[in-house]
Amino acid sequence: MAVSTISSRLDGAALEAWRGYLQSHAGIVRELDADLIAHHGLTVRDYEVLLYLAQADERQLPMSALSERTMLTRSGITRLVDGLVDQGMIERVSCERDARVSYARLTAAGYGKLRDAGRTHVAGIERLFLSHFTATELEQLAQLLGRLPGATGGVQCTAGDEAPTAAPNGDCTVD
Amino acid sequence: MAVSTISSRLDGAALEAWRGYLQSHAGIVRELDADLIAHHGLTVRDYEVLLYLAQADERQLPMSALSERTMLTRSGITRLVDGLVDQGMIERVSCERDARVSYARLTAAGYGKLRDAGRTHVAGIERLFLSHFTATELEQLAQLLGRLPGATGGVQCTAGDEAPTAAPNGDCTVD
DNA sequence: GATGTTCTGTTGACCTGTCAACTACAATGG
DNA sequence: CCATTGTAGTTGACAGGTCAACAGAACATC
Repeated sequence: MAVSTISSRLDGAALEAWRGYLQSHAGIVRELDADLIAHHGLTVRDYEVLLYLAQADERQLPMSALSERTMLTRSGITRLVDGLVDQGMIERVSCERDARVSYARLTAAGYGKLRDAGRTHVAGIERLFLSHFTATELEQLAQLLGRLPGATGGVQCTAGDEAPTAAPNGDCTVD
Repeated sequence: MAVSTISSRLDGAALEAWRGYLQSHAGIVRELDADLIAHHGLTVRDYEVLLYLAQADERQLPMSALSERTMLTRSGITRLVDGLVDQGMIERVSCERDARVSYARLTAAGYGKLRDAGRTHVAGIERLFLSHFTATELEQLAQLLGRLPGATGGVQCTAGDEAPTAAPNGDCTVD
């Protein structure tokens, strides 16, 4: 059993690398999520959305911008934002110049929540990821992983991305 | 904006590493999934389950074993297996020695499908992941990622794992 | 302008997975 | 031998997301 026949290189170190990549990701993300939910009642997705808003001008973004950044569909974002509006972290604001768009704007409460949650989140990243490496190793990792599709200005951008500055997942706290 | 204040090390290379890790994973998994669905009508999860069965003795495993390996809940596995049974790739077999357990067993059709899909899948991994690195770099990656929680005999094993040999995600083809 | 096309956001129907409750069986201990 | 406790699997209700279809607004072009 296993891995030969077809795959030229999917053996030994290659297999280990791929396995490590998949498994570690599953474990880490799962735990980060559990942490955030337990301590702040937020999903990692919620957190991500709040963070994008916090980083945006006037702390607001059109729904479609959120949809691009999070890689959710527009309907997905509609529903996610619905939830955050119900919790009082976001409010909807209609756009004056284009009646089609409606902004999601971070409320003061949402901003506070985000800051609190940020501590937990960053501590989790530190504990589950960063703490396992030296500074040099982190540089190596950054260099290697940066080559992969999706990283650093990736492949999947379907529509006009207007935010080259964005931190589609990695940037982790506000202020 | 960004990252300071709280996080000691979440800057520069650390941030890049973390970002690259998250984003590349999202992109690669998404594309692998799309490939597999388009060419074979299988989810990556489906594929994973079929593969575990193919690697097991008699090509069968108790539901709970599948649940542990896939990191799905037992009910999740019940439903996933339901689907594969409907498609004729798996059959349910009750255990003689313990009437509580029911095995999921790979059918001949399922095994064939798995082999076909394996080609697509491995080609995808090669294209999206392996091809970006040299052999040496893959060794480095394996070494680094192997330290993370979840990789190589991880943290999350709730109950008695009986399969130290298992390839909880990485092993990618049969035979 | 009237018209056709494109874009934004929402909704309905559905899929996938979780959680909690339940059934059925096994194991343990008095 | 029976009572308790634990384990395997399924089910109902729901959360979270997708897809397809839509309405309303903006743009393009004649």
